[in-house]
Formats: sequence, C-alpha cells, structure tokens
Amino acid sequence: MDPAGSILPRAFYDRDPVLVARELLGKQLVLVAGGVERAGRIVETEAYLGPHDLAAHSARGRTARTEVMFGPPGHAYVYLIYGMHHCMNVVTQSEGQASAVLLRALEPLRGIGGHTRGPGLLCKAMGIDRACNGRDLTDPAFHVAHSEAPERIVIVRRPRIGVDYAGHWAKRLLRFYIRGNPYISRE
DNA sequence: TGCACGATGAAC
DNA sequence: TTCATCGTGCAC
Repeated sequence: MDPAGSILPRAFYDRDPVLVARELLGKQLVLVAGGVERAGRIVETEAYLGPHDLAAHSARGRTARTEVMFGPPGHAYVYLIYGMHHCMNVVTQSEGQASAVLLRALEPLRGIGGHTRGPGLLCKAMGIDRACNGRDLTDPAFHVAHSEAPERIVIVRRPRIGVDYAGHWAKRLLRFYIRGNPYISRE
C-alpha cells in the first residue's frame, strides 16, 4: 500500500526528461518481489530525449524492443545490454515522444545485497530484468517514491556514458548525479 | 538467414 | 585495454 501517498504519480513522468532526470535524484526506487522489499536512493541518472537524440534507442524508430519507450509515461523500459546486463529506464513525456531516463546508480537503503554503482549492477542488486519491461511504475510493488527525509543536494551535469557513437549528442550534458555521493558510477 | 554491435562490468 | 555473451536491427 501507499499510506503516505509517497508514490510518484504519472504526471511526474509526463514532463521533459531533463527535468525528470534531475528530480529523480534523491528519490527512492522500490521493488517488492517474493515478499522481499528492496529499495535504493537514486543518485545518478541520464536523460534520453527522443528519436532526434541519436544516443537514444528510439532514434532507430519504433521496434519491438523500443515499443515501451514510445508508450505512455511512468512505465519501466528494461533491456538486455552486452548480452549479460540489464538497464532500467523510466519512460517520460506523453505517448509517442519516446523519451526516457536511465537509472545509473543507487545508494542502498533496504534489502540491497550487491553493488549498485552502474546501470547493470543497479538492476542486478534490485532483481530487475526484462520481466519488468513495460511495468507501470505507479504500482505499489514497483515504483519511485518521494524521499523520506529530503535534503539539499547539489546536482552535477556531465556528458552521458558509453554513447560516443552519437556524434555531437555524446557531448550534451545529459547525465546528472548528486555531488559528493559515494555511490556514483564514475565522476 | 547471417552478422556486427552495443546506454556494461570485471579482469589483466 | 581486453573480453564475456546474446538480443536487435539491418544487410543480404
């Protein structure tokens, strides 16, 4: 349940991915599976702006894999990368915009075992795989919640990681992280 | 039907 | 810097 009304509403995601990427910092990613709750504080994100953004998967058009990205906001876009790691995004803006925010690192809060620095490790530690693809993030069992104890943070902007193939888009400052946080995947 | 290549992570 | 490992997307 969500007695405190802490689950972020769909309207939160129905906005510019840059805003969503910045505002997700400090919030909690929560997943309940098999009676076990896992939660972590989001400390690093990347924004993918849509089909015009050559670093975004949606730049290749609407395909079976990117279908979720083209769908309504507030859903999880999870895919397998390098044949062995999973990456999780939250879909942003209205249906058809195909923008999203990649979750790159978490600060462990509850039920987290392994490391959470980096998108692949984040998914592994949370137990997120392709079975989560397309899931509605207003679900009490899988959502992002407001911070329990909001604090002042300083946001650092950097180029996105691993998208050198995207030409000038690789230089855009679309990666965000909480300054000084020890769980950042890299500076 | 085949093939090159990742929004990564770990080892050397 | 190299490599593991396999689903996607696109060229034949």
